[in-house]
Amino acid sequence: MASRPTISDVAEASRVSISTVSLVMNGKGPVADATRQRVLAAADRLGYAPSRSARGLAARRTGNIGFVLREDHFRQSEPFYTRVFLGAEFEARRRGLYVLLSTVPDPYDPARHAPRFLTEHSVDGVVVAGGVDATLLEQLRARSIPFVLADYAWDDSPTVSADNRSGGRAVADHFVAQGHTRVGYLGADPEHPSPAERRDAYLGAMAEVGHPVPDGWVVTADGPSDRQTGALNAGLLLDRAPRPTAVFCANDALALGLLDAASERGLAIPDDLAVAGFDDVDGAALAKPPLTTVRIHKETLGETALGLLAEGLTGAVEEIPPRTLVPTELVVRASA
Amino acid sequence: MASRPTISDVAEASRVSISTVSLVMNGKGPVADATRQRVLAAADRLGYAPSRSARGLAARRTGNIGFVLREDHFRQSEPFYTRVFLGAEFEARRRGLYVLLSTVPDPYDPARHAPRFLTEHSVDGVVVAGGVDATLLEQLRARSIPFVLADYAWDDSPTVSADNRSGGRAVADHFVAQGHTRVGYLGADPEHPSPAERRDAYLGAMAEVGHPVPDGWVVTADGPSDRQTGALNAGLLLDRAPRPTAVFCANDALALGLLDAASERGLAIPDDLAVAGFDDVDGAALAKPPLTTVRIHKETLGETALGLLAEGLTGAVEEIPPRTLVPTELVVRASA
DNA sequence: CGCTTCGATCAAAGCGCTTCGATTTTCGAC
DNA sequence: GTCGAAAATCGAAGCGCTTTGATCGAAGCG
Repeated sequence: MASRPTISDVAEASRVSISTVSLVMNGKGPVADATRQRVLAAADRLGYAPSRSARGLAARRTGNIGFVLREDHFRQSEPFYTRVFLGAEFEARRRGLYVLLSTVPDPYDPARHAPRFLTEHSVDGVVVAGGVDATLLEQLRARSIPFVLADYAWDDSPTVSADNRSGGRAVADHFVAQGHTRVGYLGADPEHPSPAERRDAYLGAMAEVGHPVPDGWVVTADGPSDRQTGALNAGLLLDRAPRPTAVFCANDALALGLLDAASERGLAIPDDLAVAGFDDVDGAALAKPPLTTVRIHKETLGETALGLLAEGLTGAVEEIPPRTLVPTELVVRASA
Repeated sequence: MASRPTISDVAEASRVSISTVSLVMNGKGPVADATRQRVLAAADRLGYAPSRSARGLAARRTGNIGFVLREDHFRQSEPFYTRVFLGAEFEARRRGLYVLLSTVPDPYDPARHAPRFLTEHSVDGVVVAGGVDATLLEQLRARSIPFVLADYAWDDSPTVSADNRSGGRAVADHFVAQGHTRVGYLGADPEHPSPAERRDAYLGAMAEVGHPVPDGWVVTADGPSDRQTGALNAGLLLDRAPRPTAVFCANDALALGLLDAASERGLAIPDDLAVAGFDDVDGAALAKPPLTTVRIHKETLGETALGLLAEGLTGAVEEIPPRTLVPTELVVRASA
C-alpha cells in the first residue's frame, strides 16, 4: 500500500514547487487563483493532509492547546465544565487546533501533578477552566505560556466569564415584576468571584428599586456550592420570621437544595416561596417545580476562551482583552 | 531569554554526540552507565525535554492516541465514560503518550463528523469508548488505524470490557444466599452486548441452582438504560401477582428507577423487594436505601484499553488479545 | 602478539514542512 | 516594442530529532 502522500507528491501532481503548495495549504502569500485550484484539487485527489509533526517542527508551533480542569470538576456529575470543554473543542476544530485535556488534582503539588505540556512545551497556549490552584497559574506565567481563564479570575490574567451581574440584576427585576418586595439571597463558596458578582448585582438592583435586602436575609454558606449545602443552610432563611417571599440562589445546585428544604417544610413553590437559581444545569428543568434560573451558555464560554487565546497567539499576547463577558439569559419556569 | 534547549545543547554539555543523547533519552542501545548518567544530569540541568514534533517527524509516530466517545455519553450527568477517559489518560501519561479526546454525534455522518485525526493521521491508534456508529469503526479499519474498544464490542475487534458474566453470577449467588428463590430481571438497551451478558449469566446461575427465572419476570425494555426507563417499566414486574422478591437490574440507572417505582407503591426495600444494580455509579451509594450493585472499575477499563493499544503499536497489531475482561466486584449495601 | 569480537560512540542522512530571499513572469505605462 | 514594478513562483536552508552503518578501543583468543 502506498504510504501517506507528502507535500512533494502534491507539488509534483500539480506541477508547482513545494513552496507554492505550502503557501496554498496555509492560505498565505499571493498565489494565482488557477494555481490554487490546481493544488487543492491535487491535494484532494491524493488525500493529502499536512503532517502535524513536520509542520510543527518547521513553524515552531505545536498547533495544540492545553485545557486544564480540576479533576473533581471533570468527574462531577453536573457536566458544566464538560460542556465548556466541548465548546473549546468545537472552536479548536474550526481553527485546525487540537485540544489536550489535562486534569489536575486539588490540592495541587506543582512537582508531581504539573500537566506534561508544561515541561514538554507541547502546547502553544492553555485554557484554564474553573478554579485551579494558583501555583499552576504561576507556573504558566513563569514559563510564559499564554493562557486564558474560563469561569474564573486570577490576578489580571485574561478571563472569560458569564455576565453574572446582568444575570443577578435580571433576577431582581423579575422578582420585583412578580410583586416581591421582601427577598433573600443564598450563596456559598466565598472564594469564587462569580457568586459574589451575582449577589452584588442582585442586592444592588433590589436596593435601587427601594427594596433593600436586610442583612439577615443574605446567607453565604461556608461550604461548596452544592445541593447538600443548599439544603443545610436553607433553614437560615426559611425558619426565620418574617421569612422572605422569594430567594435568589447563587447557583442551581443550591437552589435545588433549597427546594428540598422547602418541600420538607411543606412550603408551596412559588406561592409561599419563589426560588431562582443560576447556571441552568440539566437538572433545573426537571426539578419539581421546574426551576427559574439564569442560563449560562457553557459551550460559548469555552468557544470564546479558546478563540481569544488563538487570536492572541497569532498576534501580541498582551492584547488579549483582560475581561470578556458571555451573555446570560433569564429562563422563567415555574419556581418563580 | 534563552530559547528552549535542544538535543545538541545537551550533547555539548555532556560531551557526547547527539546520537548518544538520543539513545539515552529513549532508553535504547548499549550506552555506558557513566555516559548515561552524565547525559541525564545535563538534560536535567538544562531543563531539556525532547520536542514532540521533531521526534514524531523523525520516528514517524505521533505519540498521540485518539479517544472517541459519543457526544451524549460525554455530556451525560453520570460520569462513567469520563472516568474511563481519566484511566486512559493516566496510562498514557505513564507511557509518554498524549490523548486526543474527540466526541462524535449520534447519528454519525462520516462525511461531516469524522474526527480530524482520521484524515490528518495525527494519532497512532484509537480507543473507542462505549457504543459508536459502526461506520466510524469501518472507517478506522479501512484506514488501518489500530483501535481498541472499551465497554463495547464490534465484529472481532479487540475489546476491553467489564466481566459482566461473573458480575451477573455474583448477584444470583447473593440473592440465593439471602434466601430468594423467586427473582426477576429488568434490562434495557437491547443493542448493547453488556446487558445481555449480565442477564444470561444471572439467569444461567439461577437455573443451575434450581430456581429458574420464569419468562414473565424477565423484562427487557426497548429504551435507553436510564432511570426513567427503569421507573416506567418497573410496573411490569411489580404489579404482577405473584411478584418476585428480588430483582436484578442491568445497570444502576434502571435500578434507581425501580427503587422510585417501588417507593411509589409503598414497597419496603429490601424486605418486600430486594434490588441489585450494576456499575456502581456515584448515585448508587447515595440512594435510599443505598444500592447493592456490581462495581465496575471504570478507570481500569480505560487504563487497560490504552495499555493494550500501546503494546500493540510497538509490536504486531494483530496480536492485541481480542477480548480482555476487567474484574467486577459485588458491593453489598442495604437494598439487597 | 596479531586477529577477531563486541560494546560504545558517532557522523550523516533524512523525516515533511515553513520561510526567506532570489528569480521569473506578467502587465500597465510609456 | 521596452522598461520597471508588482505578482507569482521557486530553491534551499533549516526546524530537532531518529536511525543506520561505520568507526574505534579494549578485551578475549589461540
